[in-house]
Amino acid sequence: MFEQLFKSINERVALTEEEKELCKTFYTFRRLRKRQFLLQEGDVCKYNAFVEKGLLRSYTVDDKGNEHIIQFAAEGWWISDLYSFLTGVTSVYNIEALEDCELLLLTKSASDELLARLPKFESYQRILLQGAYIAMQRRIHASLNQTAEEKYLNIIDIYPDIIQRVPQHMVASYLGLTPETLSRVRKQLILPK
Amino acid sequence: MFEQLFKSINERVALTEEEKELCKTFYTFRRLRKRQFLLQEGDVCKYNAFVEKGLLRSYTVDDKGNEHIIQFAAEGWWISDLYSFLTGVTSVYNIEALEDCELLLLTKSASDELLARLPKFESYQRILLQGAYIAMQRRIHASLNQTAEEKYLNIIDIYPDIIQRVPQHMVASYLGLTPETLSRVRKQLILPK
DNA sequence: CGATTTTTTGAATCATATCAACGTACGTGG
DNA sequence: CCACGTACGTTGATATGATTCAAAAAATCG
Repeated sequence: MFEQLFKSINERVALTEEEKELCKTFYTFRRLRKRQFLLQEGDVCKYNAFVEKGLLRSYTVDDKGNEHIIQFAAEGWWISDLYSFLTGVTSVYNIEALEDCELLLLTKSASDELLARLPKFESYQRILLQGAYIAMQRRIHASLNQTAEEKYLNIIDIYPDIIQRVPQHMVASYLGLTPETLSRVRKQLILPK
Repeated sequence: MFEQLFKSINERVALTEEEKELCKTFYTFRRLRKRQFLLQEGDVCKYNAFVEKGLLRSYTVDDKGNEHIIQFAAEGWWISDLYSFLTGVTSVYNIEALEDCELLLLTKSASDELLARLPKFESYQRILLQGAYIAMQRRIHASLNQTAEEKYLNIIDIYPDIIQRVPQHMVASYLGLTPETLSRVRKQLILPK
């Protein structure tokens, strides 16, 4: 039930058995069926969620009704609307299970207390955020400067697993392309040669 | 010489006078003249830099010779190539002073020691990174889903100060637009009505 | 000042979006 | 287990926003 989490933590900081036990007490376990929501637009994001099993997405819906996917999260990833979670302001994001999920949830108060009680958790979070920040910077660079084809090749390269598990139009949404454009890009990539 | 830094830290964690004194010992001061570089493509990013005064940009140059601005950093901001800084891998970024600058530099070893000696610095870094991550997420959302005009209106709103201090073509580069497009967008925004 | 850099303008072109239609796959209840 | 309805993916025709290339105007700097 905590395998993925301690794997994730262990890759970054070393916890004693005692610390692991302490750590466990702050989480609540939750199952989510495919299509269920962890967060809906207009609600406050109550949880920072760690994915033990399954796959989720966070997305917004614009005024024309189009969905824009911000993030996917599979096993070993965290997902939340960090801004809403930290400030208590209502969220503009939705977080939805794309597969049946097993999650470990941290409320804001649990998170604060864990940070206070376990300095290594603070390190863990900082290191996670560093990685997330670096990944984000790359994604921005890609989204600003790459063609549709380059973006697609790029995501295949970085998240080959995600593309396998997600409908194509969601990959398109994540890349900021229309489903039609992605379909044509793929066609071009297969035919030539 | 440390005003901006302690202002930045103080907004996030509370340091005692003692801790402040300890903190100071880890930084080195550096002046940079306009057009000088803190980091050049191909070098390893040796410093995480805090801006006490002045303005810098980080950018890449693509194969066609076009510059793509990743980040601006003015007073109170940090700038580096975090990936290169943390891993020691050579950087693909350039960091250049756009104005005469006064910087506080942290080497990797100084940073590691400061994190180890001063737990509050770890908190400070985590909180900074949270904010940076949230800002990045918004920027991605904007870059994927907004028109040229919306992007420009957006940046005026968020960083009004930066646009005043930076040539227009660099704003265009930051937004992922050509200088010509930004010029036309601005024209459209002034004339109508 | 003159020289360089920056911004603007125009015309042609290109990549991607949009709209609409069709085929296919999927899973859900009868 | 089949049939039906909904999701999803593909394809074509057209529209559009942004880029590219070229050159002139304006601003900035030494």
